[in-house]
Amino acid sequence: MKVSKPRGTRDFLPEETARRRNVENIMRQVVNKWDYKEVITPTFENLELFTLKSGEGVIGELYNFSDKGDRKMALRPELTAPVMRMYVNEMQATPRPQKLFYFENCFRYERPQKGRFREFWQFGVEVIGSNRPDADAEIIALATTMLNAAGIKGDLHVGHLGIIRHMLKELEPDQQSKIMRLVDKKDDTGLEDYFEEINIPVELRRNLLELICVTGTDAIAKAREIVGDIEEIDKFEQILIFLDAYDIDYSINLGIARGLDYYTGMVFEIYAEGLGAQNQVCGGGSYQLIPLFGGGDVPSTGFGLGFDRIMEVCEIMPEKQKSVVIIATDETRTDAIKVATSMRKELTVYLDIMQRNFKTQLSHANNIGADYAVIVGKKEIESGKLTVKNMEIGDQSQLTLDEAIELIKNS
RNA sequence: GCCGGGGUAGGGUAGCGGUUAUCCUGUAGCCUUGUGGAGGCUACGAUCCGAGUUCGACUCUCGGUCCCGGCCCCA
Repeated sequence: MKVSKPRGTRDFLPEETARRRNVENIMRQVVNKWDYKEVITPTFENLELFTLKSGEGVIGELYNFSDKGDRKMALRPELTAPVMRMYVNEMQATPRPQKLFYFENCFRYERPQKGRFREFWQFGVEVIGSNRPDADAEIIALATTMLNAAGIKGDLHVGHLGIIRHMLKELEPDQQSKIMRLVDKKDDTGLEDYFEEINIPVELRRNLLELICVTGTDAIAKAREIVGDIEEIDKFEQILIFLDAYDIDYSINLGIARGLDYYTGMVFEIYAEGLGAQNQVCGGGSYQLIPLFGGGDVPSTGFGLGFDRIMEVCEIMPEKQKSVVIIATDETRTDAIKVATSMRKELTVYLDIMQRNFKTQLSHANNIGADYAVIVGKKEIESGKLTVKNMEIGDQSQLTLDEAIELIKNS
């Protein structure tokens, strides 16, 4: 092979492309029904957008470059930051909330493995301008509905950072961040070591360790026991009540921390089986990024779906459309073009462009799995009736153009 | 960044220090340009790249690269 594709990228052949588009369309139908509006942002952005959000450390995992004007750029590694940037740049005066979605490719300079590529697709949703439980619940419900529509059985875990943040509010901000990161990693020994290091009170220490293990149906009650009656728990409970109304199964998991500072409250993750180490197909939560990009105090909530991982476990196959091949002879090629043009108003029509002989055209029609062959030969032109052959059964009949279209459409 | 397994025609494969490199499949054409699926014939087509060892390397060694799986990371 002379030129290979770049590491971590993929070619999608026609069959796989059709599968992907089909599932994409299924998910688009869902977001359309929920009245979310699609947006498109640039494939590359100023590098600063991503370092502001995720720190200088991300540069190691970005496709970044300097352009010819010596500006520092990066291919987008995700779309939340670009969408928030877009909001700050040109949507701040729009009615709230904004319910937006996107489906785009993203780029990360990482080691490829199962379910992880250097170019990958994210289907994401962001609600901008509401911090109500209603918004959080809608986001989770939408994510779940989209996955269900794609035939994915996911395991939904919901948590709330407000509760753990409330417990930590007396600590220094950087101490809070550090603890959140350790919780996110489920690094219990690291956590204990750190508690020791910064010497936090024994009671807080015990409560924290207890809280991050809270799961199950009585999680809310247990959390109240540990932290007391606080507004964050009320909010979380309200989200769960709404989720019940949406009839959604979930597990409560207060150990989800999503170790990044801009997450503010509800957080959730959805896992699917059959994906090996990279089994998370969806992650989201409420967050606050707009001030970071120079906008006002506008809360947001959203999620991203890992489309490639979804495709890996999705078994939905696109419906095959009836395919029609026009068979012509050398003297009727121009007539064949006219017939094809007429039929294409209603059907998908394949026309020979190899000047194959009659027999080989039919053979080729068979090869490409045609459902019908429409013969446009001298006899047909003279009689004004086409010969329509059912390639599966092998029978054929003489029909007018309109009759032929009807027959094939209704088959 | 780390660990392991791999790389032979478009796809799937066999093999071996010296072979015309195996087989299946595919594609194109032909077996009267008015009837496909079978069959026959012909053509196309490969040892990932580089260095080393050797009289001789697809085969052994080293480096690179890419693929697969795992760790780390995961916005």
